[in-house]
Amino acid sequence: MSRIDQKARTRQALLDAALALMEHRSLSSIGLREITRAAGITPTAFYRHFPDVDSLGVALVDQCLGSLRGTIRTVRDGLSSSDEVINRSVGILARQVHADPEHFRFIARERHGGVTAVRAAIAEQLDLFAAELATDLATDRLVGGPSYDRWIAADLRMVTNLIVNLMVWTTAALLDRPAAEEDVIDTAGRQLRLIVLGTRQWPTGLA
Amino acid sequence: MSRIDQKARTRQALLDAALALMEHRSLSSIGLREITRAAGITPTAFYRHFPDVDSLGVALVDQCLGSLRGTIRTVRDGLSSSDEVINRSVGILARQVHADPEHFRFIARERHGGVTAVRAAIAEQLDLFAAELATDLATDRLVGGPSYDRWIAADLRMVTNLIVNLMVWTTAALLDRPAAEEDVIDTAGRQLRLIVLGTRQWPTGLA
DNA sequence: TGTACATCAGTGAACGCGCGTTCACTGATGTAC
DNA sequence: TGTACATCAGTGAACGCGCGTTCACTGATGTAC
Repeated sequence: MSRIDQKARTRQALLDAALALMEHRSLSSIGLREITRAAGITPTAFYRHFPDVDSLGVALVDQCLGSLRGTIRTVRDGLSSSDEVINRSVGILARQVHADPEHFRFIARERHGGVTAVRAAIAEQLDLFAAELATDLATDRLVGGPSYDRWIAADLRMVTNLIVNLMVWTTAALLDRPAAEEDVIDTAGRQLRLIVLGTRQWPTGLA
Repeated sequence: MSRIDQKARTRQALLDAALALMEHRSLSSIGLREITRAAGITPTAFYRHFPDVDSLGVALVDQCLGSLRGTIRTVRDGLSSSDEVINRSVGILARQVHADPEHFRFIARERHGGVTAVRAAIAEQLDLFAAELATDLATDRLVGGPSYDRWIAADLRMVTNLIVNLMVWTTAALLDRPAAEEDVIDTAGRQLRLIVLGTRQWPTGLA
């Protein structure tokens, strides 16, 4: 195996190990030696890949949310009618969370966590999510829903921001209370429907 | 000074010290010795007050959210018309966050953080917030707004849950991006208005 | 009120331990000719 | 193709340090008589 491939493999082992260690704890409480131990290399070798644990955290954000962004985009492209989008999207989120709990947990846990660089990286990626969703809504890519093509950009972003935040919070709830999964999905679905209802008479309608 | 008073004082010094240390880091990365050093007592004396740092965290939740609950209730009782409630409530939140950034930061940071007991305690308190807000809406205590007195309980809770969550992440945004404060407040206000608009035609209105 | 004893918040020394980082190194992979 | 040299991911010993926890203690506050 080439040296480049081997290095990439070890790097990935470090990322995977860190992610696994974060099931019950947050990034800032995990040690460099803990990670290398779990990855099966010596502590010293860590420095061949990252200058410190925080930097590994930033790399983790890019990897997690980068891949999730692709997944969700694919899923969204496969949906059609408005009803379907709203009723199924939360269920789809739940399925994705089940398929890849570690990535989702990492994002939910570190979003407002203690490591500044990680928080900034997550904010950036979530912003991209919201921007993409806004574009999709504006270009009517989600066939059958309310028409957003005449909305001003700021209002659209305000709505998609709210939706993205709702999804992140729902993710955290799904992971934290697996026994109440049905309830969480139901509530999130109704909250999403409420928001869509609100957009129907935006921006008028309030005294 | 009585022994009881002195003990209470030291306990409070520990809580304050921990809160201050959490400005840039999360609870699980803060050490017992760090806290006692900041509080001005020996590490050993910590055990006279808490069995470990996690327990101190739980006490911190009760103190922070207990007091905040009182504050917010007072503020809410002082409001009158619907317009005022919606337009001013986010501004009031911002003012409270300014007045007591440490408490708010603690809640936002540890809400989905690494310490299970702390997470559970925060969830419980936020649930109380949502329940109180639901009661207020149902009994029309917020004069002039849409009437919620005929709403079923589950729907009311769904709405107040969404609102509480919006407020928590608005808090996090205010603390994380102080330079964008005006923007954050404006966005949150519009999101809140959107939600209220949605309740106007709930539960009908979707194809 | 005064005295003798009990309580217990806070002390300070000591412990074993795992931490992050340094350093000179090894040996397989990659490259030049 | 074969040989001699360069690269560099990973090693292992060593370091000083702060950690959480234990223990026997001190001395001010509280209580009983």
